[in-house]
Amino acid sequence: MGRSPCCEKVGLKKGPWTPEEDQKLLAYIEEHGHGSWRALPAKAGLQRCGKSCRLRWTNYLRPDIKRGKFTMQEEQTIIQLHALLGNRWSAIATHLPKRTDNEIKNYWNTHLKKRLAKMGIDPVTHKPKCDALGPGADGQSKSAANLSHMAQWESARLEAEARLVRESKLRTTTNQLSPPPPLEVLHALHGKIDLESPTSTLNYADTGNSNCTNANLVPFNSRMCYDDGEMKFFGKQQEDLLGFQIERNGPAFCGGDISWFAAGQTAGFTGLLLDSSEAQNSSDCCGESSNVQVGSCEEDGDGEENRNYWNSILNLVNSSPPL
DNA sequence: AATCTCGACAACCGCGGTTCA
DNA sequence: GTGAACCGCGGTTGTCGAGAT
Repeated sequence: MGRSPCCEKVGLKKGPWTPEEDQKLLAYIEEHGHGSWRALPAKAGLQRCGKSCRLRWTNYLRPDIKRGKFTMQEEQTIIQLHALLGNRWSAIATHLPKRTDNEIKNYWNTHLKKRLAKMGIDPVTHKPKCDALGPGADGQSKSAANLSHMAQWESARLEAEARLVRESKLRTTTNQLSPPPPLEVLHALHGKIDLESPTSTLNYADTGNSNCTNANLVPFNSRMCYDDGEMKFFGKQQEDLLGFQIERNGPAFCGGDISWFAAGQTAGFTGLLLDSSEAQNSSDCCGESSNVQVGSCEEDGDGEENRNYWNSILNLVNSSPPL
């Protein structure tokens, strides 16, 4: 089935918007709302296609947009969420009030990605590039796989949350019922939803640890499992190693290995990014050696910093996006 | 002063998902 | 159930200004 073009291209203006065009678009939307974007340009007297108008509105003219330099807090949020979600800019944008996905994407591509690369950190995996080298890389690549696993799981969870919120809002408008908070909704639905990870055979634990202990990540015996707002680790060894529990108010979670986590492999990158002196240390330690222990780049098992880092990510993810 | 290079950001393009007749 | 229209998203390109040569 062929798709028709979004608009008739002939005679339509392209390129940068003029102040007059902005004014027309603003005035029209303020008075009538945008309605159908396709029909808007003609009604507003603009020689633009609807798509162009929508983009201009959502990325620039909308009154609830904050412009200007990103704060350190915002940078930190972006980096952390990107580590978790990848290039899902719209999902990231839901956690940065008043910032558009386009703006975040541009900022990532022009600033943060380069800064990571400069420090020897792969901006895709958020891991030191030296991970790919040498005999020590094996365990770290497994760790990367588990980070990816976690990220995918969290990603799926975020999508489910967003969907449930949307559905709840829909029900609210039709039934005049207050929607439950998204995480509570998820709790309520645990028994119904199979939230199996998209890439593994790990099962979502709805009643506790039992499923987690049956998980089948052969090379690793350390498991983490969220349940009733608490992250639990399976294996005394790992608990001893970590020496803390992650604070969390969220749905039960089970899956993923944590040895990478305990090693501090990803922890502290944000701090490095935000502190150039630390960045130097990082690139040094990831330079020539092929047997780098990534944990040594940071704080050699400083559980406190790991905890803070991951708590901040999990808190970000758990906070309800401003839908 | 002219030209070149690069960074920053706005805007466009094409694809996929959703909605609706 | 089907296909067209619509919308949102992510990747890419275009434009502009600042600094370097």
